[in-house]
Amino acid sequence: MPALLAAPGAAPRRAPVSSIALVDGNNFYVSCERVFRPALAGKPVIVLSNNDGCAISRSNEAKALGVRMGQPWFQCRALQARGLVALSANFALYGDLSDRMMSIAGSFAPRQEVYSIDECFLDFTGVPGDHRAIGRALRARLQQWLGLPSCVGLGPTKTLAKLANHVAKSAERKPGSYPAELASVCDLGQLAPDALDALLAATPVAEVWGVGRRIEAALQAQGIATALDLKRADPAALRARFSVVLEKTARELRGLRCLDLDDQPGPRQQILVSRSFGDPVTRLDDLQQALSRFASRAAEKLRLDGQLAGAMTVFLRTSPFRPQDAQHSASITLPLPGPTADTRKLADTAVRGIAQLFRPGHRYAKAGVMLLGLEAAGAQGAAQAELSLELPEDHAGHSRPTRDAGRLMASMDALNRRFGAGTLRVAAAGGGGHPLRAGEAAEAGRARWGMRRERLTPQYTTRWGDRVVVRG
DNA sequence: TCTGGGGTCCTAGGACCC
DNA sequence: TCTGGGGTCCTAGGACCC
Repeated sequence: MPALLAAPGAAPRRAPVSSIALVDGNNFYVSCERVFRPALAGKPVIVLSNNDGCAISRSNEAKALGVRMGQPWFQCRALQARGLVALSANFALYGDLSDRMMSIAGSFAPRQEVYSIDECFLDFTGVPGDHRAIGRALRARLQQWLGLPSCVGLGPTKTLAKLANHVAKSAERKPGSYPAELASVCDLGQLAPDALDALLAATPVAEVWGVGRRIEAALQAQGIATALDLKRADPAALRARFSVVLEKTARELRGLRCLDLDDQPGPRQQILVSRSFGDPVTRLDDLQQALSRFASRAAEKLRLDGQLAGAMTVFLRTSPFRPQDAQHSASITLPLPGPTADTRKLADTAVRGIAQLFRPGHRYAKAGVMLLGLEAAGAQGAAQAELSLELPEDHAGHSRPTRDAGRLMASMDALNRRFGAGTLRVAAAGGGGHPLRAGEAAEAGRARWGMRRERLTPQYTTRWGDRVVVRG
């Protein structure tokens, strides 16, 4: 590869063109676990998805052992003999560390878009100084203040910043993949044009943000194999053959800004709560308990956002990984009785919906609820929101619109925050009904439809009893 | 035995209207 | 003989992301 950095003095020094940064935590969930368990440093560690289903975060050492992203745990379990440590996902911990990370990163730039739990874009447009140096300082602070490793990619567009981050990570983890001076913090805006193209030519098109498996295959079939090929492809042809999304991606690779930084995200458009079951579920009453809980959780999120839902989709499916089982996958969308955030109405709708979908004789693996038609509770004034929380009919058959319903929901949220999710819940939401049978789930102390989480670490930063105690 | 969860955006196609 | 056309809205499904 040719010399990548423009020779000093080769061009008049001007304001750097690169002005967008992507900050990304390295192996984020594993790194969060290591903050509180330093003994895990240098060891192959993975974090498992809900249900201890598959690997969703891997330390570099685990990657070196051959654990793939998304690989089922039962397929890599044998690697424990070679030192692999697997932990159940602890999202309360990751969410809290994420908040701290975003707060620190946001202090480095006038505009920030929090893109995911471990990533944010920063807009350095108009910020004087060497943006790469700022990136290094930010990276050092995340390491020092939080103990979290990260990489920073810089470029004139979001797509190039993402690519720069990929380069920074690869160069750091796999020496030789890219020039060493691009490791950890990489600014594509400081490369000479031909050097940038050489780097793009060395990058498979699948690494470009927005190019997934399907599109990669289709691009390959047309001879577009590298990021450089995509950059040089005809935008109009890309739009015709694929979509406006890919056209924008190609233009962004050319340095043309098509994607804005979204530092003021609008309200959510949907709320999804779904789970795979620890064991296959065959009974309607189990499904109804589960769906009632999912709807309750969705209602909490809804209220947290200050929103009301207009409709609910309920779905369930058997396991596609068990072709020997009878397969059934179905969904139904039900209107809600007016925009509402009332747990009881949502739970009731979910329970009715699942009853319509349920077919005896199937081993259900997963189910969920989705809330749609979301609107701000304040859109028509607080009074409307209160009304939408009206109590169900009383014994005399009268509907009783009242402020009490709103207070009830608020109290429920407060109690569940304080004493743990599910402490207070509606009657159909599990716990009642038939007794648990003796069996795996019962022994594990969970409902038959409950999750497996056998390797959970403490909620060090969000639960008082789990805090770290330092002995003097 | 054992395969996650939560989002967004775009497009195609149908319903409906004038 | 000859059976419109364009716009909007909604939904389902597919692609992507982390």
